[in-house]
Amino acid sequence: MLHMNIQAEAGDMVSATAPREDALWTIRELARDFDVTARTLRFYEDKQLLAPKRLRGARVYDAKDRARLAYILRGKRLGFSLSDMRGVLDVTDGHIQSRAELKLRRQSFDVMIEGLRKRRSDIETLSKDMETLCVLIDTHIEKSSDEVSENEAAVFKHAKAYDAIFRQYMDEDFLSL
Amino acid sequence: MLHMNIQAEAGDMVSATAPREDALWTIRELARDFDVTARTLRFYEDKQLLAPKRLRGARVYDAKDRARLAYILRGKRLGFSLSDMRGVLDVTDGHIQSRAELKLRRQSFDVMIEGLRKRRSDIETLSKDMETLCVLIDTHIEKSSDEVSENEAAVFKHAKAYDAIFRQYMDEDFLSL
DNA sequence: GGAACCTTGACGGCGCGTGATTGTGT
DNA sequence: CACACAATCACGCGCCGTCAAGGTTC
Repeated sequence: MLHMNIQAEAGDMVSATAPREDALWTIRELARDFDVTARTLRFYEDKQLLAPKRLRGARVYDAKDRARLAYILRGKRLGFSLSDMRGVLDVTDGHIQSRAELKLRRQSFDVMIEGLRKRRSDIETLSKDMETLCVLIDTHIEKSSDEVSENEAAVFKHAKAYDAIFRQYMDEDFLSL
Repeated sequence: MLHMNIQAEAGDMVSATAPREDALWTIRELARDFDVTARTLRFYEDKQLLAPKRLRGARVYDAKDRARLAYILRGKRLGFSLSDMRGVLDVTDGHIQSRAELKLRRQSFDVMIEGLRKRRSDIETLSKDMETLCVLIDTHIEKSSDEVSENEAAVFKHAKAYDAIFRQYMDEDFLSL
């Protein structure tokens, strides 16, 4: 990453052209590849997130558009809004004129990075929970096939086990949130 | 975690009671602590995500409610919907009756876990990008204080650098998405 | 000349709340 | 009286889905 960056700074981007760098896609092809609808791509264009070339009116997406879309969807999957992502693209596109504005954006990026850090710990916590929960469910399913269905005692015991999951949050909640 | 689980299964949850286990909060206190509005808590209750006790009509939240809220907000920060989280709480609350339904939920949890795995890699990618971008901005800000503002060449060079960020997605996009 | 694409435009809807109002209890 | 809560209806924003009406190309 930094390596490519240095290349770019040196003006040396002529490196062996990546394969399919000049490939093109229609709106539906791109939509299919990224598992969104064509409507979504038009919507993103309306919101100034994409700006594909046109061929007799029809949208034509190139590799760079494709990369932008990947970037946008990545952010969206992490719960960032479209305007959040636009905030970044505005900068990378060089749409930011004043140094004051650029500094402001830079500030907001720090907020985003901080948000990413928090999400990272959220993911660890939630992953562990979900996996534990799945284990509980699996043992419950196995067990109850050997037991009378509607075994009150068994249900009660498992309810206690679920309680343990939440009990953990109480400590954590006071510490980290 | 599994340790506590085993305790629960053994019916041995009498362990040294955690501090403040019996603490209580009003709607506003809880809202303040979690940086949401009271309206939001009422909204969550409407959506069956919370069910605080009542004291002469007024909502009273206990440690368990608090833990639930922490759990819900954690999911929300990661882009899960409220109904996603309800899907989990339905199970941990023991609201799921039939084994068939439980198996279905179990399936959807695998999907959530897979989603978490993807988010994890999304975070790594996006974090690196944002940090690289911040470095680029910082050097740009430093530089341009020594240059004529509106230096076309400098802007152009930085645009190339940003290009490099996106160029990376092209490989990745074909492989991993 | 269908069929299968593409276009723009407008209306609708779901998720997730926000606000304004009115009422009740202390 | 002021205050904090309650309940309810309505409204708004983000993010699209879904027609409708029409233009190009195979």
